[in-house]
Amino acid sequence: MPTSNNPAVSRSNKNFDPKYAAKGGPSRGGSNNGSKSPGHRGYQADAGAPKKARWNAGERADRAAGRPANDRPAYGDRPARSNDRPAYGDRPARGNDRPSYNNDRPSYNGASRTDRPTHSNTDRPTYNARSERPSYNSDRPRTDRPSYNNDRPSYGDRPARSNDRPAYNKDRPSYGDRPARSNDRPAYNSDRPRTDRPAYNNDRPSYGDRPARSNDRPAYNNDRPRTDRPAYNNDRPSYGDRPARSNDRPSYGDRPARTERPSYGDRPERSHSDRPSYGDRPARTERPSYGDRPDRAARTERSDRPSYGDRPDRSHSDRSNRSAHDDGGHSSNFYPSRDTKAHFASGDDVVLERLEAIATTAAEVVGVTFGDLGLGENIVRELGALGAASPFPIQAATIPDVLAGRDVLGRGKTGSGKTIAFGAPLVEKLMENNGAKDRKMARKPRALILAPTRELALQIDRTVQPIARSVGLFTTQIYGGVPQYRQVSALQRGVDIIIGTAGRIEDLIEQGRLDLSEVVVTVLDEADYMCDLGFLEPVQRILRQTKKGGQKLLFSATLDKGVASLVKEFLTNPAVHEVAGEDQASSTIDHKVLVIEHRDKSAIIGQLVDRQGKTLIFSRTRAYAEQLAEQLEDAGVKATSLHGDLNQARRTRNLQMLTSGRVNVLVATDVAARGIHVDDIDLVIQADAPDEYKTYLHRSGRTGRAGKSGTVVTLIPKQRRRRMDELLERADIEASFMNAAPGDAAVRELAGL
DNA sequence: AAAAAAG
Repeated sequence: MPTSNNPAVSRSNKNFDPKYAAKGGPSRGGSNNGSKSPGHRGYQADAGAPKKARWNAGERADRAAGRPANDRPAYGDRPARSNDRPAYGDRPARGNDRPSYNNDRPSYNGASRTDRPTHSNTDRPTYNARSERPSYNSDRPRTDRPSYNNDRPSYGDRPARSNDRPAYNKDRPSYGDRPARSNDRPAYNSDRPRTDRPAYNNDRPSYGDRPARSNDRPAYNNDRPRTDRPAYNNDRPSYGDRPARSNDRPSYGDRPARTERPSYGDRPERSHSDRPSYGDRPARTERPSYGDRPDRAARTERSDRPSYGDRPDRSHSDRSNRSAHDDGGHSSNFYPSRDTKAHFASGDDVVLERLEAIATTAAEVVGVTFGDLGLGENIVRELGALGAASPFPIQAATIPDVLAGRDVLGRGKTGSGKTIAFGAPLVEKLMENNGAKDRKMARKPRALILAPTRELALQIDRTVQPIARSVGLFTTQIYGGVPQYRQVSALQRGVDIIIGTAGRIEDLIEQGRLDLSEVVVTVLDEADYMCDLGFLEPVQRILRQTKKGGQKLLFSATLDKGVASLVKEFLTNPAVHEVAGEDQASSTIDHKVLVIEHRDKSAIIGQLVDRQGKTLIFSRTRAYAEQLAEQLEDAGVKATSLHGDLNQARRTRNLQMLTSGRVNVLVATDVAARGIHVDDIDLVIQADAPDEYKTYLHRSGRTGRAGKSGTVVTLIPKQRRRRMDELLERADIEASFMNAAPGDAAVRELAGL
């Protein structure tokens, strides 16, 4: 095979092996493999088949032996296909595609495409030959898929599917089942569409479309099962992790709703409790310049500012108008914000350098509804379903401006409603510009949401996707660590909103598979982080790809002037919002610093985690995170790790292990510092002290959520004490320092929490 | 040092 093929093969193998091996390798062995991706499909039919056995020569041989009658029945379906094929008249198109396939499958091609009918009968021997295909399959995914993607466009129907699936995959546990589909799909589809999807549909309004798909798939399946899906399987193995997802989903309700929402209900409180720390930020980050800020009183003044003063009113008065209009339909004309715009324009005194912001308090938004803010009925309903009954301060502050088309800088702690603050109005705007009805295949994405980590991108999608679906728009995730074909095929089918990380997005752009030229709204979540060295340039390159004059929204819990360079190049007269922070005094987080001997570190950590609640441990390096997790496990503590040395499947799974409670301890690098939502983490241990106060704030923000109490313990050697003092001061956090050694009462007491 | 594309 060409070298290109080989690599491809190796990839696929990698995808499969690690996962399978890692997961159930020993216990389930081949069955796992089979069960996961190829397994489902072939698995049931083949039963004994280990992995892709079907395609494997071994299985083939078995089948060939027994099959004549047995397996083929399954294939018997194919005969049916032959019957169907007339219908496949459509395939010609495929045939077109396949040529490429053919390239891969010399023997297969000749027989299958033209002859297949006969194939089913006579050729199967060839099929046996296929048994050899195993390699074939492995090859294809890589070579063909690209072509597939190309083909899919033709799959007019699929577009929807692809769109859905991405989402499905992520969200839906059941998705895990699909792998099976690919194998079985012919039959499988018939079954599933009805059984599984209905459920899906139930969950997802927008999926109402799928039913059609299910119809289509049968045919579709016939063709693809062999070519494409195997590939799918390949990918999914990784999705094999999804099962974990499934875990998440249960949690699903949790994620968006639980983490954020609980907080939502609580929010006012949270904002108080959580913000204390964040509330401080503004001051912290900007302190120098913010020298002004300290005057929150000044903020009050700001609130008095003409422009701002108007807002609250707007929301009330204008909104009532809007809502009336909105009921009939959405149009940008409603936005009073335009009036607002004028006001803002006059209020250009907002100095970007200082990131002076309009502070919104919980009290200001009492009684305001999402509808008042200008969001449409469907979106409001979906938000309600998500648990966001009424807007939080950050949402009330930014939604009108986003709808008005302004560039926005928003400072709000993750979990404080930030995602909805940009996600909901973004969807609303896209809908205004181009209704769902006008959805066309292969349309270019019109919105982009960039996140610093894959986990965060996934989390954002979990919130934004349902909102988008509620109005018929589609989202897809574009991030690395997973096979790209599925992402590419989704793009080709056409999506409206892309949520992802910089690397893969740039990769796909370079490959010519992603075109951001129609992106009119771009969101940078954790924007300050995205401006860190190493992130800034990719982000700039990506932003330059988006439509000129497009709207830019920058959000972060620690938004500071670090984003100045982006603001200068890409934003025009941005509105800057933040939520008035409560004092630390109202924080529910207890900060402690243990001054220890370096050699005692692991022993002390071992004693600290010997407790009931969930503990998140931060380490500076991947290696130490891994080592510490292993060490704890050896000591009998259920622990796992999360860092960039793990493949995406493991990352996802390990995080879920903490979410689901299968482990109580997660040792992570700063990949988990931002945006990760796990309920009930009541202890955060910083095995290595952070270098930056913002890191401290983000790490500690993983606990003390929803008004619950939390403790942050930072371990430092005594020579670091001074630095730690300065960092805490910068973060405006008061912590208690104490010397500690293994077995100390203080340590036992902390564990007793 | 970590993260983000693979590898």
